[in-house]
Amino acid sequence: MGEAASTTTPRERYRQQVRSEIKERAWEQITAAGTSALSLNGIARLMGLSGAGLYRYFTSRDELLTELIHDAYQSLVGTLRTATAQGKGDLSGLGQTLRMWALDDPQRYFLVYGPPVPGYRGAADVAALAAEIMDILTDACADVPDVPDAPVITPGAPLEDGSGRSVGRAGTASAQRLALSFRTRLHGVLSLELSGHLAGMECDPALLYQAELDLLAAH
Amino acid sequence: MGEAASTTTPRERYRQQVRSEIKERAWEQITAAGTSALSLNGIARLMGLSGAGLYRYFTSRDELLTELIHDAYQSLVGTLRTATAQGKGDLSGLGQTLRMWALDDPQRYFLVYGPPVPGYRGAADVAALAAEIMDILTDACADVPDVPDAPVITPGAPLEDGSGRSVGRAGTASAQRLALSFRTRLHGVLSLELSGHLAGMECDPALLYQAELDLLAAH
DNA sequence: TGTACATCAGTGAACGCGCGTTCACTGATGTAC
DNA sequence: TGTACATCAGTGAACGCGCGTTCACTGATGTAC
Repeated sequence: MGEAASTTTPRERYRQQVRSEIKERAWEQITAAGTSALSLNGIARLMGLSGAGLYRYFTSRDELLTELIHDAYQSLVGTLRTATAQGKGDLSGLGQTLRMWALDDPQRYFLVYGPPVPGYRGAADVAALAAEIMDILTDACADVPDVPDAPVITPGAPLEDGSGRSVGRAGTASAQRLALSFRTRLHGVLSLELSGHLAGMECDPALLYQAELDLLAAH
Repeated sequence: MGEAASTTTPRERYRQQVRSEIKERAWEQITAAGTSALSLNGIARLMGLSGAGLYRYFTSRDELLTELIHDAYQSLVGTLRTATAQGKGDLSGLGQTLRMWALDDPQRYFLVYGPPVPGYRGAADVAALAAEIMDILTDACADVPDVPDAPVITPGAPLEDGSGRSVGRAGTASAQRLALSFRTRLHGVLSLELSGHLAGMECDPALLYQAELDLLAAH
């Protein structure tokens, strides 16, 4: 049993350590100059390795990028889950949490909600995480009265996440509708702010965001 | 007078012709694979020229890109102005016009409202065009009653566009406030749709967009 | 109308760069007896 | 405890590619007398 219990041999531990340092450097590159600046050779240089050495850890640049995107999604899901667990699971709390998370690393936000990364096609993996985010939001909208709205949402089949848990299609149609507006409206303010498109104007992005959020939270 | 009247010598006309073909090819590249795919050598290849030949027409890749961004802004301004002139200058009409324009060339939309292009710093030129767009929207919001809102907008100095016309800071505070929501909310739906982030969900982007637009148009 | 000259579009070769990726290898770390 | 072997991290050189950009040039188009 001693063997099965500690699956992590020293070598395996080292391996994971290097893998995560590679990812850290990768994030530095992305944060500094966007996704297109992600370069295996550049990372190797930063780490004092030869470029070829990285191929022990990632089979290709695409694999690394895919994993980064996956991590970005998981970070957001985790952050929203934590906020919910801390009693900030209402729309107002989630809205503020989302903004903090986005400002913390704008490029990471765009990796999740920005224009598609050229060449990258999302795994089913990521679709489940995206659906999970919507579920969290929909839960926060649970107390909205269920008045059948305009037919914006049409029912569809639920997804399954990695552990076989059913995901997506939670809550009433009205709750889903509100969650959707939550996402699009806040994304509108946030993405324009992060892109610098509100900078030229005489408006305070934080106040604008809060105003939109208040309106949503009032049902 | 015969000389001053026709400024366009045949050579000059040819020159403009080639310049605009270069831009056309550039748009093809951007449409197909995003801004990062823009390549002078690639354009030359498409046109059957040598790469060096393009330097007769643009001094650098950056100059070409700058001009494309400028053109994108001008296209949007022109489209909105035309809609206004055709009696579709209300919020509902402008909203639909905006969506058509965006769907017509998503990459062009992202050049205007997307994440900043790496390496590119916007000219003052473009700031004036951006302000002009806001003016058009604010005009469409002129009939909203002027109830001083939350202090989202703080007054600032107006800009000047190329011809010295004053631009920006039109309309009442309430009108500006509404125009701002128009921009952020519709951008929220539109950019998520264009990025494919609504594709996995069971919602119709067109209906969602229309629903948000209707809400705005109702003041 | 013809000749001499200037302008300018476009070429082809080259420079230096950085990229992703492969491959044969060295040397250290771990494992089995 | 020591020896023989397997595993695996990392190296260095190389491949082929495409990029932006420069430069000396050829040849056609336009201009001036």
